[in-house]
Parts: sequence; structure tokens; C-alpha cells
Amino acid sequence: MLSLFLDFKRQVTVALENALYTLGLKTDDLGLEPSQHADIASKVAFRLAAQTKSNPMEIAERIVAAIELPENSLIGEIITVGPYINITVGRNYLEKTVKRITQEQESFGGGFCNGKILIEHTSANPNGPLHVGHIRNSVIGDTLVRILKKAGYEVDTHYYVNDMGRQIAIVSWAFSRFDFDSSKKPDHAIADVYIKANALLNEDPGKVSEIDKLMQLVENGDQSTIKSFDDAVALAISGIKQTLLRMNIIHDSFPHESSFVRSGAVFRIIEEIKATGRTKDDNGALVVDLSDYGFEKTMVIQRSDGTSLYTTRDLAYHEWKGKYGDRIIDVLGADHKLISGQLKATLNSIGKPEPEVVIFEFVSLPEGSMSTRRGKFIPADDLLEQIEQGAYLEVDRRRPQMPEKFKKEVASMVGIGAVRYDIVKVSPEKSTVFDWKDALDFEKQGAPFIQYSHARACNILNKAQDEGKWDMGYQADLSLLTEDTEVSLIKKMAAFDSIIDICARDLKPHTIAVYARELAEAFNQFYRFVPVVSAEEENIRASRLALVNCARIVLANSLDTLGIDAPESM
RNA sequence: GGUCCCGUGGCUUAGCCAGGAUAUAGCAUCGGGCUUCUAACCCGAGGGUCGGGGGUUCGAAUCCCUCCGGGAUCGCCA
Repeated sequence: MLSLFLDFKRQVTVALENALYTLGLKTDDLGLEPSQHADIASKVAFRLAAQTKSNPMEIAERIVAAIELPENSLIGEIITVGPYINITVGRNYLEKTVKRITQEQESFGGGFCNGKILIEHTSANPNGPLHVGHIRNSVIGDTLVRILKKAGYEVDTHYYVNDMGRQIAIVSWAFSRFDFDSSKKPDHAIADVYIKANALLNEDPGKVSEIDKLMQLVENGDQSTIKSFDDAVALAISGIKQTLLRMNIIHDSFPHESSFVRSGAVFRIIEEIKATGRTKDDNGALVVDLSDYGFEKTMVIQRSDGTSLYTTRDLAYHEWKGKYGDRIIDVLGADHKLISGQLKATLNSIGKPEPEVVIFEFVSLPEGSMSTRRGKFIPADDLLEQIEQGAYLEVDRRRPQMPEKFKKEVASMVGIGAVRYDIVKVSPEKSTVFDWKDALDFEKQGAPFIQYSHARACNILNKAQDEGKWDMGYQADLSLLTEDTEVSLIKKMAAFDSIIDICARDLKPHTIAVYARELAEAFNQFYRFVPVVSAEEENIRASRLALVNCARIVLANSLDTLGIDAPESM
């Protein structure tokens, strides 16, 4: 169903274009934009000032005078402020919004897109636990998944498992030399031996040839080596899955790199690339020339010992994805900027669909960049543990009389929500430095603020129900919702679907985070300004309860899109 | 050194791609508000050379050039 806001915008466009036609004017840009001064504003007078050789203010006046609105328009008022044309929504728009939210409930705000999307995110190497940098990928990726699903797409989420790279060879090699602590969470135990092995390889570079040998064995299908790789990978992935699940993140499938070697897909795609004539031999390695795509350096797709690289296997993986998805999306760290550009160029050169790549910049530590290999990282599990403990103290302080189970559940929802919100609210292209004090700060107006607003709405509805003052079926008189705080709350709720639409198109998940916060703010302002359950007149009380119910729904939908739980009480 | 990303009040940050109305919020600071639906809230105040300098334009945080600072990357790692 078309978004009411977009419908409103469309009506504004038609009204303005008709007015311009009447005046004998023409432009291809109405300059429509959201504005703090109106629900939508047009800068078209600026565009036409030169054309008509008159000043913009005058043009604006003439345009507004020429506008004719049809019956039942969603448009309310159209006025000029200097050269700007400011348009506000009408009662029709506001009342339709409340009706629609009440009807559509959880499905409100989406369902306008269709098609299949394959999205890949996280895909961290299975050589240790996820750290606080990896989960930026996970949270951005999972939020995109939720946005795209909300928009109406069928979404398949992948974690691409590197089960045959050098890192995994080192892990497998480490297993034969160091004790594996099976009392630990498996991904953490893997990191322990991986770090030791790297230290040893550093001291004794002669042992590197043993790693190379393992990689060749795996590529050539040696069963026992493959099994030792697989066992290590499975252990790491099982731990990683636990961490992701704790953050409300689930992948539909875990395609393994090795499957593209063993199926012959890697061999076939190398042949396809060779057929373009852009490959050449470089000291025994096979390289691709992408200079016509703006890449000065060639890209290696086969080592001189004949084994494949991550890049090659990734090409085969993307070729496969291109067959099954209408849109292919990869969420990757900034270190993949160059390689993903080369990947896209190579796919393009053999006529295959290219992925849309969402790049996020790195999370570093105050002392420098993180490294699993050197053991310099903060595991995501540590962060989640500490934040939940911090959240528990807060809940215990505020609701001491509540049972233990309640406190634990709320602490978990609030803690995880705070982590997810803190990550997703920052736009991906900013690099960040992890700071414990900041990460554990509950005073910021983040997820708990939004969750609390939702709990507050639930609480009002519960109270009204207990007092026999609320009945879902009651037809509220929506024309009574005229207070400023009521109107701005409705406008904010109405914007939800257009925000989803923008997020799904631009793949910018931080937009929905900002929106959710603003929605909570609008609801809190309403809550402070007007009484609901205690409203004197019954029909006013009923209309406000209908509004609170809408707020509850849209807050819940927003939180769900952010992958944050919406507590009914906290 | 080449290429890409970032630089916005003390700190964090929106807006930049599609240039326009007093530059957006949060934290922190200061002041006000709980006999009234959970104050994890609300209202208000102070605080900004939008990294520096040029340019384009009637108009630049936004586009172009240049310099400075931070991050990423520059073939047989992923």
C-alpha cells in the first residue's frame, strides 16, 4: 500500500505542476524537501526566478494563488514564507494515518517492495570470537535485513564461511601443537591456539611452509586435512552463532568457500575470465587486467602453486548469488573497498550481476587497530556481558520490588538494545574508537529511551483496560486529536513507511535509528502534555487511547526493525 | 608516494550524493518541573571560524581545487 506521506507528496507535486501550467511556467525540479517549517516545502520559486525575470517571492505568491486543491485532499494549508512555499498536511491525512495504523498493526509501514534479496554480512574468519569491530558489520547487516524484509522483500541472509584460507590452515596446524581448552566457549578457545600458533610462526618463519602444505592438501581434496579444517571451523562458527543469537541476529545459511572449489565453480569462473583475454601469467601466478575499469594494479586469481585465493572463491560465490537474487548486497569492512571494486569489475567483465556493497569504516581501540592474530581485540561477548550487568544494576535500582526473572529479562533487552543502537546510530562511513566508558553509558538518549516509551504506552493501555476505560472496538472520534503534541505525534508516525522506503533504497540503516528516537520523543512530549486515562471527557479519552495504541504499534515496529526487543514493562 | 573514506559547539553526532529559510540531535554544564497515566521523562539557557585557504554561484556544511589532520588500502593474506 502506498505510503500516506508519499501519497501526500504526490498530491503536492500534482497541485504545484497544475498551478505552474496555469501560469504558463515549466520546470523539471519542484525542489520539494522536508522542512522544519512545514511538512514539505518547495523551492521552485528560486528555479523560476531567472526564467521569469522576477523575484522569487513574487513567483511563490503567484504559484500559491494559482493552486486548486481537489476534494478530500491530503493537503491542508499552503502558504508562502518569502520565496518558500510551505505545505502542511490536512486533517484527512492525520485521521487516515491513525485509522491505517490501527488496522494494519504489525504490518504497518511496509510491504511496498517485492523481489528476492541475498544479503551477506558478518562473515568473519572462523579463527576466533567476534570482536567489537565485527559486530558493527553484524548490526548494520541485520538492521538492513530487517529493513528490507519490512519493505516487502524476500530476504535470504548469508554468513560466508572461510573454511580454506591461510588463517584456517593456521588454526588446524595449531590444533596439532597446542592443547585446546574445551571448557571455554569454542570460538574463544580457537583464538587461544590461533594466537599461540601465530606467535610461533613469527619466531620460526621456517614453519610457514607447513601451512602452505596444508593449504595445498585441502585444495587437492585430502580427506583428513579437510576434516581437521572442518572441525576447527565448526567449533568457531558454533561460538559465533551463539554471540549473534544473543544480539537477535540469525543467518539463513552458511555457505562455505570450499564448496565453490569442490563444485568446480572456481575452475569454471577462472576459465570464463581467461576467455575475456584480460588474464596473463605473472611469475607463475594468474592475474587479471582491470585497467579499463580504473584499477592500475592487476588482480591475482590463482597462486603460482595453482591454489585459489579468497578473491577467486568470492567471484564464484557471487556468480552463484547472482543467479538467485534480484538484489545482491554485501556488508563489508573498509579493508574490502579495493577488492570489492575489483570483484565488481571482474563480474561485470564476464557479464554477471554485481553486488551492492555497503562499506563500514573500522572500529579501533585507543591503542590502535584490532587484530585477532595478535590477540589485540575486545570480544563482543565481553561487551555484551558487561552491558547486561550494567543494565541489571539499573533495573534493580528502579524496580527493586520486581521478581528476579523480570529484572534479568529487562536487563538483557535493555543491554543488547543499547549496544545495537549505539552501533547502528552512527553512519557507517565514520571510523570509531571503542571506549568502554562510552559503550556502557546508559544516560545517553538511546535504545532504553525508545524502549521506555514503548513500555509507557503499554502501561497506559493496561491501566485504561484495568479501569474499564478502554475497549479496542470503540470507534474513537479522531477529529478530537487537535493538540499540537497529538498532531506532531501522528505526523511522526505517518513518516515511518517513507523512512523504511528510503532506508531500503539507500541502504542507510542509521536513518531508522534516528527516526525511532524522534518518534519516542514525540510520544513523550504528548504524554507529558495531555492526560489520557485521566482525561475528563470520555470521547477525548477514547481518541487519545487510540493514539497511544498507535504509538505503541509504531514504536514496536521501529524497534523490531532495529532488532531491539520492545519490553511491555521495564 | 598513489587511491578511497572521515574531519561539524568540551565529547559523540545528523544534514553533504540531488546547493537555499536562524546548521540537527544527544552527552556534559546551568536553571525549572514528580499530591496527577512508570521522572530511563518533560521544559528552558549557554556553548559552533561546519579542519585551513582559494574558487563556482544570486546563495556553499553541501559542488570544484589545494593544503593540514585521522583512518583504510596499494597482487600470489582475507
